[in-house]
Amino acid sequence: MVAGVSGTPTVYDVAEHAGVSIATVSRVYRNPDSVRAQTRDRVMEAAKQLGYVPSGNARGLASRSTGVLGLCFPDYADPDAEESAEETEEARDAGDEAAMLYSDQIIRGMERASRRHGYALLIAASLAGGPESLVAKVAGRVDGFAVMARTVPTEDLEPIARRLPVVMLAGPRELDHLDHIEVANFDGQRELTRHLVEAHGLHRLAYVGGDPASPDAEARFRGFAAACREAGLPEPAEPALRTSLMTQAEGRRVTEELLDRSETDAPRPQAMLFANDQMAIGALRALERRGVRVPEEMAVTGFDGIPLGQIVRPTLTTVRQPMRRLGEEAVELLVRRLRAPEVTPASMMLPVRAAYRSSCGCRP
Amino acid sequence: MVAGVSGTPTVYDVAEHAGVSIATVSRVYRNPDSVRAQTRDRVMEAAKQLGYVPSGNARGLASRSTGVLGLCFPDYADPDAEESAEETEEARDAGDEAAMLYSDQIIRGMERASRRHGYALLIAASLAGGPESLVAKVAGRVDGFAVMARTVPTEDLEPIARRLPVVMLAGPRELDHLDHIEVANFDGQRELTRHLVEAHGLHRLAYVGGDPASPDAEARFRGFAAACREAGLPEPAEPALRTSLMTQAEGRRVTEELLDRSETDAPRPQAMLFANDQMAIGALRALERRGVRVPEEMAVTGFDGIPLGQIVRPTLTTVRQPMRRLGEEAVELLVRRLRAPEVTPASMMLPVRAAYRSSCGCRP
DNA sequence: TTGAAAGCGCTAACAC
DNA sequence: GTGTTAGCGCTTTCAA
Repeated sequence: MVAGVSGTPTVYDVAEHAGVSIATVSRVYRNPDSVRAQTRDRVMEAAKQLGYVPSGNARGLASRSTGVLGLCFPDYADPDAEESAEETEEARDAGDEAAMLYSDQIIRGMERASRRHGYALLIAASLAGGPESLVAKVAGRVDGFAVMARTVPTEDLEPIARRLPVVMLAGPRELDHLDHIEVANFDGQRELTRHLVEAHGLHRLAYVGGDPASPDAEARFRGFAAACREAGLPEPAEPALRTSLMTQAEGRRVTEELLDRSETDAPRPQAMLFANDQMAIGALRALERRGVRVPEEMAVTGFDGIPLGQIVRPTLTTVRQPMRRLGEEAVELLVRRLRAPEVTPASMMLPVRAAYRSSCGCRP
Repeated sequence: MVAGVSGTPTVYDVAEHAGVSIATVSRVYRNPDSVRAQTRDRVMEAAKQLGYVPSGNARGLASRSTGVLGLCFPDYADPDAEESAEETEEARDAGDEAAMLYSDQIIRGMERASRRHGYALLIAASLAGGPESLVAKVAGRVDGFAVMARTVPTEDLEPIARRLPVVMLAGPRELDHLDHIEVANFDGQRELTRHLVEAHGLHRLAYVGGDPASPDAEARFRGFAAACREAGLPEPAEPALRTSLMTQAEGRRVTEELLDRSETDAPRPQAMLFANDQMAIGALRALERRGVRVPEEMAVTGFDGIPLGQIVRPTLTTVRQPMRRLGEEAVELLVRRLRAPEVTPASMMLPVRAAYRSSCGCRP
């Protein structure tokens, strides 16, 4: 093959052009100091002239590593869905901010940490399976990757996790040889509940949970229940209400349901604690429409700390998940395991912190 | 090599296990229909048992394509910087929201569009050069990629752009064989300026620009100047003030400078138009501290539409850049060029829209 | 429909 | 310090 004639230049072209062997070209790129300066310059010059760019694939294949870490996250928006032309930009933004829930923050955290360790980041949102499933695609191109809970079927993950480092984020470990990182759902909800009781003197509390199959939502409820017990209040065995989707719409719906019920039945609760921010924000809207003042007549709290919580009025009291940190720690675990594949699987629990804002009465 | 004995299973292992040739295994993954159902099932079964995952590197090398698109974006935060333990979480968040300026939105846009076309997305923030520069790393692992303006030296980009599709985002084309997408900076600033004049009757306007080397900032200024001329106001040849970093701190600084100057000199302007939101938000803080009411005594506008603009009080009037769309269009251009490498370079200009909020007097 | 064999462009031993 | 030589794990003609 004559240098410069073919499509993209390779090490061979550069080597020929510079009058060295391909091994030397390779060295210049991998470990410049192992080559005499003069030789190195010749190679670099040739590479520049030819427009040579090393093939990541070839390097990866030969060296069995890619220099890339990965993330599989849930498909937060159907990319095929046509956006309704009727919603205003503002409204669309608000919705997006909410949807942006976790993923963006985690991506940012992982990107930063990856960069610090010299890795690039490959991201892909979950899609339905098949032999060419998402995970397989990601797994084949990275040195290790993180998976957000419930994005990938365990059976797809299992064979892959045997071959390269995988860390499970924000969920149960699923496979016992995985590293995994959780967030202190129990502690956070417990602290928030205690605050309502101790700082605001509330004692008729209604918890709105999610799908019983969601470990996060359940852990939060248990935190709530524990705080109730500790405060000498009746300890509920089940959330007062549940929604399965945990959306704003559902939050609004259950709130109206509760208000209707209270008019006839028992006294209305003094506070509603939601298993996530989205529902809580839906509730805020429902309460406003029904003329129930927040927080005077009803305190409202969420969980997650999504940006929208700071924009709504009243601003939402919540528990903030350290999502960026989750991403950063994920990378640290991956890097650690890459260096020492045999270390026993780690399990981290990241602390959370409550943000007391207007909807509980902490700010005007 | 005996199947199952070595580290990670390969096509050879699967083939042996299933009693077929490696070509057949390959076919099952690339084009299942070209293999008899019965054979296919045997292969799939073997693959599953062995925990076989195709190597993306090997596939890429053999097929000369990766199924991955890339993005190079500016390093929005130094990953090595220790976060000051003193700033509160709220403050840190606000800062982050601001910093999140473009990149996150573009990433989201690209991720969505990539997914729609069956690609994954590789992201990497810019880092200093060397033979192993960021671009080279990305370029070697993707089928095509987008570059945000001024993240990559033109000379690094040139050889790469000869070999694979590159689209330049939010900046001048730099290399004339690149596709590129810009945002209507001129139009947006012109519309916003006209609004201040026509809807609010303001006519003493001060424009705060950025680095003269920033094409965006300059185009915005020209839009401002054009609107002035069209309104019969004096047309400035230069911004009243400039900052080079365009940060909140700088916005605050120039605002105080202007207030100090006005006390002695000429009458104070009725409006300050900033070349970006960050500076405008800094200005809001400075004005508040100096007791200048916004918008009554001074209208303030930004440019970009960052989320923080909706959180600050008064909310910030601005021009919103369609960042997510930018990312989506970037992918469309890349995919198009991948399919037809010879089409002439495209140049898009995305429309923007002004968001009239409190800081110009449009909302209470 | 399936198999055999030749690379894809690089890295990594090992020689010199 | 530099060159030689095997592969890395797949895709892809070309035959059968």
